[in-house]
Amino acid sequence: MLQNCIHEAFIERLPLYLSKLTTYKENYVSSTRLAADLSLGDVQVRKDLAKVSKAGKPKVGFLVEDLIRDINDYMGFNDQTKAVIVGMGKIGQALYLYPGFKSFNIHIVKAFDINGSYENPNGLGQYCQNHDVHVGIITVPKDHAQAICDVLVHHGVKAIWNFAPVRLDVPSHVLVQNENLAHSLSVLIKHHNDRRYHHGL
Amino acid sequence: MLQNCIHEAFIERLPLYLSKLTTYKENYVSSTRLAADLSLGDVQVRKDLAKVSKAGKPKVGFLVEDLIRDINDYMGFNDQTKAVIVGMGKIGQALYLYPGFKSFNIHIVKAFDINGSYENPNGLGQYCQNHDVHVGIITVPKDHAQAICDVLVHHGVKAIWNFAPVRLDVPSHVLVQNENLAHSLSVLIKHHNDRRYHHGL
DNA sequence: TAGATTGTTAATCGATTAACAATC
DNA sequence: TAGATTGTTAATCGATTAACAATC
Repeated sequence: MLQNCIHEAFIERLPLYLSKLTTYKENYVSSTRLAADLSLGDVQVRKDLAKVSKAGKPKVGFLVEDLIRDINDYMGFNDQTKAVIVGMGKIGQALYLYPGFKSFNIHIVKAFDINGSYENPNGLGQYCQNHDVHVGIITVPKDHAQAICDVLVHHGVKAIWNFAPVRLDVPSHVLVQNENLAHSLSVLIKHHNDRRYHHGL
Repeated sequence: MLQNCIHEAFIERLPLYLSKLTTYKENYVSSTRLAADLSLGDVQVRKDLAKVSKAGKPKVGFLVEDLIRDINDYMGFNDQTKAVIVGMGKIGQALYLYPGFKSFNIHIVKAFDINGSYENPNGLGQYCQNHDVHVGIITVPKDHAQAICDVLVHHGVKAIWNFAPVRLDVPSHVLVQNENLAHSLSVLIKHHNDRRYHHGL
């Protein structure tokens, strides 16, 4: 659920393409192949690729390295993105240690928490300002989320990835992506329940 | 990205309504109010509620407790859902300890890992079968994900929440919800990049 | 009653899919 | 050439929004 932003479905498939493309050893890949590997429609894949890259070659497909380069260009992953994370509970630690961000050139430059060996949150705003950090990850308990958010926004952060189960109040120039893991799982379970009923169990 | 399933957008808003509704102290709430609190359109909220609940009262709104009950009914959250989790790294631990599942009547009944004080994965299949567990959460390293998935599927698991960055191969009666945190953040950053460009920074 | 809120019908919008022509 | 794959146009589908009538 992304606040303050228009939802464009195809953008969410680009990281998917990117991840899959890096696994190919061949020089060329057809849209049919890529589609099958991702359980998507081949026309959809072709349309998506047409939006961000040059034409493929009939009978051959697309040059893998060109696609990777063009998707990275389009998404803006050539420039490194710096992010800070606040709240080093289990989720915070998991994200901080997660190696998967690297492939999108995302770097979590500093971790803040009142406990442990992390940076003290008192220095959060100053740090973001001094280091031109525009992305913040909020993994604090929900009662502290708005306060942390305010600090981030006040010191130049423009995009917030929020794991706290609260709706953050932000000015319209700030993007908030709410990540609610319980909601995600509950939706999966709903679909699962529907099938059980359907198949008469 | 949910495999083997039709995507119905409004279902993803129901947990959102549910979470918000439980925070109201008043007996009644208007769709306008609920919409505003969630940054949604009021007509959209009314349409969604009409699909799962009885009519509201003009000038008054909807009875909060009825809405909560009806959404829970519709989603199937009255019956407890049992789940197992496999792979107790940081993400696994975070999910295992996360209190937010309780409100959807989701219970992670057992945690498996080769290390630590968790259940040995050798017993995973047997456990699922004996305890009628139909939901599995995969948080193992990506090289082990398919093997774990196979065990789950072979022993009756019908819905899999997959945090490993691989596409799992499953029969068509099994639902797979792929959760790729790096992809989520990368999409947020793309939108953020678009705005920077737009505003000329 | 007047007014706030509801539910519904029609219009719009966007995304996906189907059909097909173009190309190497 | 024949055939695989491409790109595009038109049709379909579904979701959202706008307009408005109904209700307490």
